[in-house]
Amino acid sequence: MPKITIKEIAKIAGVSPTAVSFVINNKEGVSEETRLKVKEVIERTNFQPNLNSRRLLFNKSFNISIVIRNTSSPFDDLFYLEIAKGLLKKSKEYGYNIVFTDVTLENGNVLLPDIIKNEDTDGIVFFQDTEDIVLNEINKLTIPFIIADAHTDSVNKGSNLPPTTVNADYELAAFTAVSHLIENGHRDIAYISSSYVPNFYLKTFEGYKRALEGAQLSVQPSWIQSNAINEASAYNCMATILKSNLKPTAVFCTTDMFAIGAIKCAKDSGFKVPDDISFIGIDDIFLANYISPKLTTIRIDKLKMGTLAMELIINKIEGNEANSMVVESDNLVIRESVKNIKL
Amino acid sequence: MPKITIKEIAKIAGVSPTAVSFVINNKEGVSEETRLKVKEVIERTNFQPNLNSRRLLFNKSFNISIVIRNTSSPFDDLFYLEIAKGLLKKSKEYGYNIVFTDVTLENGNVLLPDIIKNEDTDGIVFFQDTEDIVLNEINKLTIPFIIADAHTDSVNKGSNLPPTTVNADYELAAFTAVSHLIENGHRDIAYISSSYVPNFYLKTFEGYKRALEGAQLSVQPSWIQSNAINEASAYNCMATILKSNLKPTAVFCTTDMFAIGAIKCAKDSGFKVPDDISFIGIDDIFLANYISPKLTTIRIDKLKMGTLAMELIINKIEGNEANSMVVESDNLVIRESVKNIKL
DNA sequence: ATGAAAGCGCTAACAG
DNA sequence: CTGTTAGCGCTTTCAT
Repeated sequence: MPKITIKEIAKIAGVSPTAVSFVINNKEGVSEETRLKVKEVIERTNFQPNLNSRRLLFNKSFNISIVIRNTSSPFDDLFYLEIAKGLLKKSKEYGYNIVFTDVTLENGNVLLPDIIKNEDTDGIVFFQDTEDIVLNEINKLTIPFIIADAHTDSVNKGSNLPPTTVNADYELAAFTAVSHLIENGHRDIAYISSSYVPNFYLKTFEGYKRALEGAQLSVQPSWIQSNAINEASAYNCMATILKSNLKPTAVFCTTDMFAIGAIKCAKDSGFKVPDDISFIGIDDIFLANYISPKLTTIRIDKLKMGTLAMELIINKIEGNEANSMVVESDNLVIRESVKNIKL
Repeated sequence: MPKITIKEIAKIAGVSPTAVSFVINNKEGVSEETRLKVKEVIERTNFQPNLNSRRLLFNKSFNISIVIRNTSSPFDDLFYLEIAKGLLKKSKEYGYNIVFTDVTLENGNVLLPDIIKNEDTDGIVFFQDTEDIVLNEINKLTIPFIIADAHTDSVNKGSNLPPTTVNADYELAAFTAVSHLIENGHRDIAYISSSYVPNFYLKTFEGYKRALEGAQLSVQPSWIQSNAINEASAYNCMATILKSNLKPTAVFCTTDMFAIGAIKCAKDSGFKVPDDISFIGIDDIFLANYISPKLTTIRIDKLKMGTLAMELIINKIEGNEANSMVVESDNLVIRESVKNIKL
């Protein structure tokens, strides 16, 4: 079926292709009469201008890619899934397609996906911390990018321009979480986090420390576990904590998935949650509501991170200012996993 | 930064653009000498042919869209999320972008997204049952499509060609689930399903019936609930069942999410699961492993559905044969939500 | 206000 | 085997 073109519309309306183009793009330079005539034909023939020719002409793909580490695809990670949802929702307003892809590192070499190598994308949204070597590779290509949930401020320290980011304030989130434990009478509070992303570890640890210091609490070294990268490894972290002579009454986990793994371990070891040990997380992924006991956590507005990310990348693409943003990070969601032991 | 073109490569290599084009596309018609020379220049300059010009030339977008009802986006529905994952994984092999979009029905009118209206997609994968009016609208456009998890065989009965689909065999899944309950000594088995998608209801009910008949069991009318569309409504279905004078010892839910809602209701009403009432679902979404008790269910291989869907739509796009497929649907996953009451 | 013509980067038909 | 040329559908000068 031969798709109708602007030329044929012009012929039918008895005008030039230029006129039709002007009408489509609401430009000056055609008489009201012609405009109406052309509009009528477009309406009647159900004409849609061919996007591919505009792509070629403007050297623009109308694609925005989401680039994820292969370790944490939004399709495997509930946190990034929510961010993706926000981006997707917003993308429709701007007429861009969202394309999911990933970057891999193979013995020190950056493997970019075709869509980026071909510059078949107008902008890139990175999820999570992104290594400098990757960003350097991207910088060669002059494709605008932003980072959603970037933990590392050191990113791209070689360059003069720091990258634009949408972030949570994980120091504040950690502080809020631990403070809640303290308010509920806990004085022996363990910490499970990931040092895989150094700055995430640093930030959450700072918040943990600040809350402890404020209440003049001390900790056992074995309570500080930083080898969690997922549910299973968090389980192991918890097992180590439970081997301590002094056992904590509460555990602060820096993500909900860590908390889920740690709770599982505590239960498997015969502890009641929260009666014997309390747990608190960060993120408020939807799973938090389904486990038992329901997880008390700090809510990060992931949908908002997504919509903000979309706005930022659009600004960048269009050459406008795009300032880094931080979403609200002290929103405590009280459920069932923290026991008040003051009572 | 002016992107390098095929013309410039030609100039540098001292040949014609045609020669370069031939080399890029591995075509006959250039001497080995020229080929090597051109390859060297391409390598050295890091040249990537412009996809947009090919898009225009071939009238091909290299996009495949996933179209979902606005009621069940893969980003809200764990079942479709897995299918999307399979599609995405496979899409890289074929060099297509996957674009998520949706179709809405507004007082009887089909609202197609821009990407489809503009025919800016080479193929469409529909998720879940799709109304005839939608398919008719698509048929006008001559974009090839397939349906993943299509429940309705009546789809498009007006047309001479039935659409290509990837499906689960829900009758078999239901039969397998209910048979498992029967094997565990259950004789009073309730049913929670959705009549929102009529054929899904019909199929699962048939499987339920077949298993019951095989064991010569009878049911109370109030045990048959078909108004579930999500977790919350399944909760209500269960509440109705629990109002019966005769209470079932087991409940067969046609999706895991229904089971999750129903279990919640049973617990809230003071029943122990599975001690007082057993539950079984269909799907094996990842949540099934996180709730308590862990859900016994029938596993549908969603990832496989996704990869098959991708293969089918590619076949269709390339004009090859594409035959509907059914994935394995009798894979029982035994966890903790079914009690053996024979013992 | 209008239309002719050039050109975005590539491929394919054709001529040499 | 090689290069010239036309053209995919659109936008944008630039004459008229």
